[in-house]
Amino acid sequence: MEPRPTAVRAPIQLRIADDIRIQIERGELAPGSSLPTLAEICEQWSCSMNSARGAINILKAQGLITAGRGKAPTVRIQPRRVIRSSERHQLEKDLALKPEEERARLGEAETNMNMSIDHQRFSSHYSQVPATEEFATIFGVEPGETLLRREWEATDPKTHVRLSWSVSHMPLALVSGNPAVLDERNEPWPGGTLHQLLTVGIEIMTVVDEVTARMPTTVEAQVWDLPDGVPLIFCRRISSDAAGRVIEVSDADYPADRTQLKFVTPLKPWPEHHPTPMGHN
Amino acid sequence: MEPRPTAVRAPIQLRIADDIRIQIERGELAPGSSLPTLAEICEQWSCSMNSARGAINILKAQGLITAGRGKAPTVRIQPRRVIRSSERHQLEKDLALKPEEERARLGEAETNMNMSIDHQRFSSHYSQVPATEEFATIFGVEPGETLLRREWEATDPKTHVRLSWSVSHMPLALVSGNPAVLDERNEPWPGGTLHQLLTVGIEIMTVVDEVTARMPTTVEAQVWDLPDGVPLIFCRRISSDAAGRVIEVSDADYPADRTQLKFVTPLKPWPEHHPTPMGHN
DNA sequence: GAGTGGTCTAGACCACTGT
DNA sequence: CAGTGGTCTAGACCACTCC
Repeated sequence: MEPRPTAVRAPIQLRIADDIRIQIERGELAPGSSLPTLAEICEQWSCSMNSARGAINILKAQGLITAGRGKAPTVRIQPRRVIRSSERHQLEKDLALKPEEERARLGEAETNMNMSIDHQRFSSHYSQVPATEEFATIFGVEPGETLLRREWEATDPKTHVRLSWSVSHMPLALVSGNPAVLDERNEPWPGGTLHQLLTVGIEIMTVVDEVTARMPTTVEAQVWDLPDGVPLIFCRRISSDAAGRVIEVSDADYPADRTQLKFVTPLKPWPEHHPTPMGHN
Repeated sequence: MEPRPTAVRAPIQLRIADDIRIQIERGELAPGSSLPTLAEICEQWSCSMNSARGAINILKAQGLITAGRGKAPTVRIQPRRVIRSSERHQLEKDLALKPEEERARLGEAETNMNMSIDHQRFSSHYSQVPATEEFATIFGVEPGETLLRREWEATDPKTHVRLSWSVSHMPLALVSGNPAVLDERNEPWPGGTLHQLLTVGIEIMTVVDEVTARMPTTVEAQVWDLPDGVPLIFCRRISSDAAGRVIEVSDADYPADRTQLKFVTPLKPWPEHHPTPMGHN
């Protein structure tokens, strides 16, 4: 209805959001600094308050800014990403052979490598559940067969914010030979699993990690204290023995803004006298 | 000090969004089926149009529904996730020793395993760029040293939608012994890298994948044709030789709703006579 | 053409942040 | 206290889908 710059046909929200995003990417708006207030945006782009809000919402959904009541939105400061390496799988296996006191010491310390034990509250919950279709297929058992379900969570004692979370399933029949496995008071951290399997004569030989990501639900965003626009990384770890039999399936969530998953793949060397196409080497 | 705002005082948008989300999770709203129209939401929850819109926007941001003009929003149908396995690293290394015609056949076929070559247009772009601080640190060279930058993209010929994308960096000095490496017309797909390295006497022995996720920007959402609420998975692959020298750094993006990354970790066996804590086995 | 969601405006009240 | 963003309402126009 009013003077149209006739520049483009893109919605005004998108134009504003893109303009600001470019300023952020160029460093003209440094992380931590404040964005223009809604009133200023209204004036600069000559639009209504709600359109300015729309632009802010787009940037929030892209994870670029944080906004709260009473103060101007700020360019998000990206937290350091904690590295979780697949080398941990081998470390945990090695640890399983160690005497109990060493397992307790290293195991707990390793559970969350970048935070002191004092600053997290650890809880676990064991239960027995019937196998869903999905798990039955993975384990190669009948649907409905009893699985041992073990859930672990670490939270910040002060803020009650979730720091780590995982749930593990394994066929109960595999571990029923050692009743201690069923008691969550024995080695109540995920790292103790391989030792407990050792007690029933099971050795994990292959670990497969399946990784993907999705947006959190409202409740997930709450318990993890996730800002807008931060995905959850979902990782399913499938452990098998030498015969290829699936022993354990472990599901874990990781907040993408604080997590980097690292996977190390050693390659087999080429045969000693391999072809050297151009005469090199 | 109540970390849960509970439903009592929660904004209407959130209450509506949660109610609908629960219906989706319970299966009362099947994937593909239509949600109530905005007018119906207004009436059922006795709120205004814009509040109903707000609820719809929340569900879109969580990736649960898709909405478009002219028809009611529908529960999102999750596409099948294409599996990209780390076993591919070894396959590519093996392939590098094969004769040229076999490389061409298998290499291209492998580039995108789940789609015929006829249904994707492949393009590559090679250039030489100075090393940023970040890359200089990774490669252990001086900032500003010349890197060979190679970018690959596959798009759908019909829709122009991006199907895959990656960019690779390596110190130019490492490969300058073979000028053919600099020509994008030679083996113009990522899988050919290890063969080209073979021609200059370099053998990759370790691959490290670093994985995280983030929300796409507006343009990224466009080129990938990403619906709202779908994260991008970001994967950096660092390839090193036997001496631990970093040879290549490859960055790739994957749409999280269509991608599952798979990493296989073989474990070293326990020593033959390991302790058997409880006398088993 | 009727119905729908996408965008936009104008204006109101509330919760929270600063001074 | 003033300023700010979060939420909400009422109403308008437009683009698109379906009949």
